[in-house]
Amino acid sequence: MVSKRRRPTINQVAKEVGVSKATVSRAFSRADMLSKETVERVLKVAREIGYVPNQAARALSTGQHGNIGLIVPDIANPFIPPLISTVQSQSEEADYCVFLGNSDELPEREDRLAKRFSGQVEGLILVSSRLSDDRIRHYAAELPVILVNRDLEGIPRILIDSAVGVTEAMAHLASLGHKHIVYVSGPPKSWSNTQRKKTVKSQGKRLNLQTTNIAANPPSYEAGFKVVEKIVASGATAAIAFDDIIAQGLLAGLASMGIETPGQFSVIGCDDVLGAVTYPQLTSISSAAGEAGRIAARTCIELLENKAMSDIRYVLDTHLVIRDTTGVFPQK
Amino acid sequence: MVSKRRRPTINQVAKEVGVSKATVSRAFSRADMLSKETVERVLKVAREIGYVPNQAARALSTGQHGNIGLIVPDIANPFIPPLISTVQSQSEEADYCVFLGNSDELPEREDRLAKRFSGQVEGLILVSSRLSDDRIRHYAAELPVILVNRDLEGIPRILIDSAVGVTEAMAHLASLGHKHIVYVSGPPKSWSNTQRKKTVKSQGKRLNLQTTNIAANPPSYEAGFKVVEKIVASGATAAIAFDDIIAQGLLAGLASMGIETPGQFSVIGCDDVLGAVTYPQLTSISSAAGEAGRIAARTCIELLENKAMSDIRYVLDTHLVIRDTTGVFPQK
DNA sequence: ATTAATTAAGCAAACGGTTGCATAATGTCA
DNA sequence: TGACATTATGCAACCGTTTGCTTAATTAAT
Repeated sequence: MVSKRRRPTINQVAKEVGVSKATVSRAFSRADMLSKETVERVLKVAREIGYVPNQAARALSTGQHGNIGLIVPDIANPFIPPLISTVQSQSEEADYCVFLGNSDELPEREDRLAKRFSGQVEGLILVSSRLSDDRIRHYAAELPVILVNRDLEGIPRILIDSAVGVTEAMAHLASLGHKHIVYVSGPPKSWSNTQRKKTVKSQGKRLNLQTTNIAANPPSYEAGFKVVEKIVASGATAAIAFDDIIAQGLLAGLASMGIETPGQFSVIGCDDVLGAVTYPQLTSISSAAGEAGRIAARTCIELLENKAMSDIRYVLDTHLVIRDTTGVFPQK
Repeated sequence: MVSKRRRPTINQVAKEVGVSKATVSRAFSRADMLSKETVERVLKVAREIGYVPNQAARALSTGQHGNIGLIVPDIANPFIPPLISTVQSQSEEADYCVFLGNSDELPEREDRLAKRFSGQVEGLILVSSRLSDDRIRHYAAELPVILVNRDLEGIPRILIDSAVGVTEAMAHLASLGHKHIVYVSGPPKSWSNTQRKKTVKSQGKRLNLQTTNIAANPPSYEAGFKVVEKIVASGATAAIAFDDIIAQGLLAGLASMGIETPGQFSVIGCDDVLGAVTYPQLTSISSAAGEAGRIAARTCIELLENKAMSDIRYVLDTHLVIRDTTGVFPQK
């Protein structure tokens, strides 16, 4: 049986110290209003009897919960954990706790989570939100909402701009002699995907290369594996995948067809989350997800602190990290 | 500027419907006490004016917050996300929100998180806790605590038992002809690591194989890479790594020394988190982290619901998944 | 020495729900 | 038809803080 041992309350501390509960309260939140000695006495007793301010009561009274909500589409996607991690540590520094939600890419689920969270958090960070513009604005009217990889005017947003990285990747492939490049696309509604696809196309035009778009749906290792046949049939000699997981699928698929990487075919991933912990090391477009998380959390906290809300739009650059899965074509 | 638009309260709904706030309250939490029509009228008005019960007030009144806390040592470790994911979805089903904390393997940080969480959650799930026995018991006295991969008597715990998987791995290597096997160990304080190390040793003895223990510290890809030299120098022909990331480091290190896998050296990982999304596919010991999360969450919720607390100790088996990084030695 | 300003602490009313007890209305049974 | 359950609702205390307003005590200014 769990003993229903109640936590000590502010009243007990007050009685023990011989002051009013207002004084105890202030010893914790407005110490500057009290004399040094009083604060010390209160804190000492509080420590002794194990008093910890009741968050719920505080939240009820102040309307502040000291939490921030973070909703991501898929924790299992290696792009996400570094982001969670930095949001977490930034929040902790500012003494906020993080509510985590996983939407599994389902808009309804994301909506449910947002609804549930909105009552107990100061701010909401939505990563690659699949919510409609309307719903996002609905929540943004209630509390600060920060978007990562979703571009919605008027809502603070952090965008990881693949354009630079993809441009570098295309140039890299062109310099290696490739003439036909496939973009293996991911979630159709994703802002990142759209942007990468567009950039591949435009850069192909500029560099005078043929480009083809082939979808890996749903975006996964298996989908990457399966789609290889189609890619090879297209006559392309290199591929840029929506993310590193699909890229790994491509590598496996190519190997299963007896096609060597990078000898006969080059592969570039996106996000650079697997590249450095995998062998052979994947050439990939680095996404600075951690950085995005850091900025999202900081923006959120700043917004909470000075309540000023301006139209914020951070754009983070990406860069190509060349490793071992891209090579010269045709092979000499 | 954020408009300080207050959410509608129970009183507004009550006034609008023409009932007491007690009735509104019951319409949401104890609908069975009211007549069907009353409940309907209340809910209708509530929906219209956008009333949502205030969690903080509810928590203050009932002492129930509707949250459960989850503290993990390192989100970036691929073993963790599937676990988070299942905890999350199980909790959601029972209408709990998840507080996530990342301790970065630091006991002090874990303690801070636990302290902060304990006031706003019903239950706490600690994964691979680095906390002292005392601290854990301290929290367990305040609220239900569930341990994953930590074996502490009297506290409900879910253990992923590597013994079976490691035993299978040793047998597999023995059958391939290997005579000297290295265990590449991870965090020294980790229960899992200790267990794996012990099993390698005992199985080595049983199968009449030489075994050596070499530490990769801190456990990482780089550490795995670096340690290869020592491993090769030991004369071993196969290695079992503490986790898949170290295993990948080993693969890279071996390749850099011109040693072929699995031709000249075999590698087995643990946790099986990278094996299936990586090429070449890693032979690994599957850990069922998701399953552990599911059981942890369910146990926690059950504990909360019927308050009965018995000494629970779940043990989950692991199994070897043979893929492409283990082979016959000596090569024919 | 008197008045004004400053500082430290207390009083009591919120904050928005829940819930034990009381009450009124309806139904049941002998 | 009176006594007794049963059902649906209201009343009001309580949960543990915060905070605007007061008061008392001390210091500064004239």
